[in-house]
Amino acid sequence: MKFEPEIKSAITNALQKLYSITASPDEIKLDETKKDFEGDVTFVVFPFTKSSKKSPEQTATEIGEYLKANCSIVSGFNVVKGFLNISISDTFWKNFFANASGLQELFLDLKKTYSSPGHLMVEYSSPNTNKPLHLGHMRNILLGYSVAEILLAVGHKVEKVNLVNDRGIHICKSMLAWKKYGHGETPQSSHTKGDHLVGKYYVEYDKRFKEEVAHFVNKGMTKEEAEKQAPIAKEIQEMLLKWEAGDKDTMELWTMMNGWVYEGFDTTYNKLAVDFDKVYYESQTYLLGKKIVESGLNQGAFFRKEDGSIWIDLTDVGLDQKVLMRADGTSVYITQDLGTASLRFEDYAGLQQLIYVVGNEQEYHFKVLKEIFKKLGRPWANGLFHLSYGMVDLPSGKMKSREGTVVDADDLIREIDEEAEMTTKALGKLDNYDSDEAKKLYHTIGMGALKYFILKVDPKKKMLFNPAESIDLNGNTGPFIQYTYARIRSVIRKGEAVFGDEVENLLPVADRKYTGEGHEDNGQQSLVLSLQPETISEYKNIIKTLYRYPAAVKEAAESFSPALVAAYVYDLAKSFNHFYHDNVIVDAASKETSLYRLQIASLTSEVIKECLRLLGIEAPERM
RNA sequence: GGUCCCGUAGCUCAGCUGGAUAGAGCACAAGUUUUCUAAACUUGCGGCCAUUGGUUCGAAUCCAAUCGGGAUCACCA
Repeated sequence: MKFEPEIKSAITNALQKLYSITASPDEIKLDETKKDFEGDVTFVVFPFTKSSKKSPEQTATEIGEYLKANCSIVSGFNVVKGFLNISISDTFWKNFFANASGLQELFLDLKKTYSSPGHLMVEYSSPNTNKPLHLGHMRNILLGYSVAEILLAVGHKVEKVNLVNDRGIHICKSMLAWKKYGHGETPQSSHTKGDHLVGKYYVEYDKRFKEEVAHFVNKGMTKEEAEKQAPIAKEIQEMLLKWEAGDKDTMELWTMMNGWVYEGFDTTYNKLAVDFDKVYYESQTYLLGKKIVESGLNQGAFFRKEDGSIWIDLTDVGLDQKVLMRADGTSVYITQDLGTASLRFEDYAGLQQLIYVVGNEQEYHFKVLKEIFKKLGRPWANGLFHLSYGMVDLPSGKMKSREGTVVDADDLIREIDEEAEMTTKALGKLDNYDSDEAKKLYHTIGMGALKYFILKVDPKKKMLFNPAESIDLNGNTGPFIQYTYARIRSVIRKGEAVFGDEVENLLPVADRKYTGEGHEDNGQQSLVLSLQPETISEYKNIIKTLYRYPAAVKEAAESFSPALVAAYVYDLAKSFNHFYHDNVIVDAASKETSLYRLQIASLTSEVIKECLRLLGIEAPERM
């Protein structure tokens, strides 16, 4: 299945035998041969020329000759300076392809990547219930979902969780504003999506607050003073205390308004086609957080200041002193995170890693969180991992929800769908689709564009989104890859029409159903072994690209980077398009050739489909 | 001020566990369809990899400094 281990061990032997150099196969580094040179893998001999006491060229040549003589999968080599370019035999590639097609469970199903898979939790989305989701959340949600799917694909046990920030001062703001100025408005009465309605009152609060502050400043107060004296700010503090005390009216208001928000969020999550195994609510974990703070205080890990607030001193690990609980006993952000993390490790015994998909602006917070648990001696403290991603910037700069410069998630989804619709209609390939089918397809394409656009960027890096330019549908985009898939499916349908059952028997892969549980085995056997072509030169590029698939997904899993899957599947689509351009598939010179090419097309389509699925993108049958 | 991240083509991004002539897409210019979907394919144009110094056989990649941009250091979340 893999040539690397064999080559590496052969090189190890060569070094030992030729130069008495002892190296372990792990120390041998192989690179993919650059496309300008002949060969498949390259071994750089420079590091070994000191010990070999020969020139780079001579060393490379001698090793190359050893490999050719002693390693059956090496068919040839060439030497450029200290670069030994090794050619892998056609037989290897033919066998690889035959096995990849016939033994999908070893290739398409990557669940056996690790001998002992992990048990991981991925937290993503994590919205506040005071405003609708925006572009920043979308990066979070798409990233979290995709990372979770990738980890699942390589065999880990994964819990996808959401953490709803449903309590705290910020939530009280929209509640207070609605109470004071809302006149009983509801999502039904104003035909507004619930999260948008609540968001409107969050903005309203901020507006009134600023007015009051400005009023006091005009009277000669400093800004800080005015912010403390503003009546509405005092009302907020009172409301939070009432909430924590379980005041009946406050709780009812809170329950009602949060209900509106959840309904709105669910609509958006459905449009994005993401899901969660479990939802945590901070209102249900902050009390546990307080308990942890109190017991930490008793343990002596924390200390109390004169005003009654509780702190931790992290100066010994290079951080600052951090407040863990306010003087009035109400919890702060980190208090509830303490409770939530603890609860999760209680809920899931054996959980090894808790991956927080949270923006890089909170790096400090998560360092503190981890240090606190270390100080408390929690055995799982090192399993906390902050998957820190970069902010989404607009051409005008940072998105600010209070300044109205956010790109709303629902608006964006609608606009992209419309864009996809316009383009699709302009191409006019879907005459026989009814309106429901067509609408579904527009959404599939729109989401393909949006998700790919966001996920192809390295998570760690900040990214720029220009709403005015919308999103491309050509080039390195989701629809490009979806199109490649649709075109392959079209060819396969033609192949089935021409060759009938023979194609169906040839294509066991295409009939496999992907489910969350794994692949169903339909028991069909591949016939491809009897169809091996004389030469595979015209197939080599696509076969080599297919070969990289398991490694690409594994690397994406290890670096938590869907961008690597995106880059891989783009490469694969390009390779296939090249192949498609140069080779007639169904009407080839011989039936055997057609069937072989159909098999290549089929395997490619399956890998594309699976990669897209890992990115949360659907692969349409036509477009 | 302390800590952290970033700086690659006009634009958006790859490449960064050191390796050959730094890659894609968009944009721009030219071409490809009697043949399986042209949302495709081919070709061209475009680069002191922020700057300077160091490490070495070799640096976009590692180290240091400088310049430029961003984040964070809240009894906000």
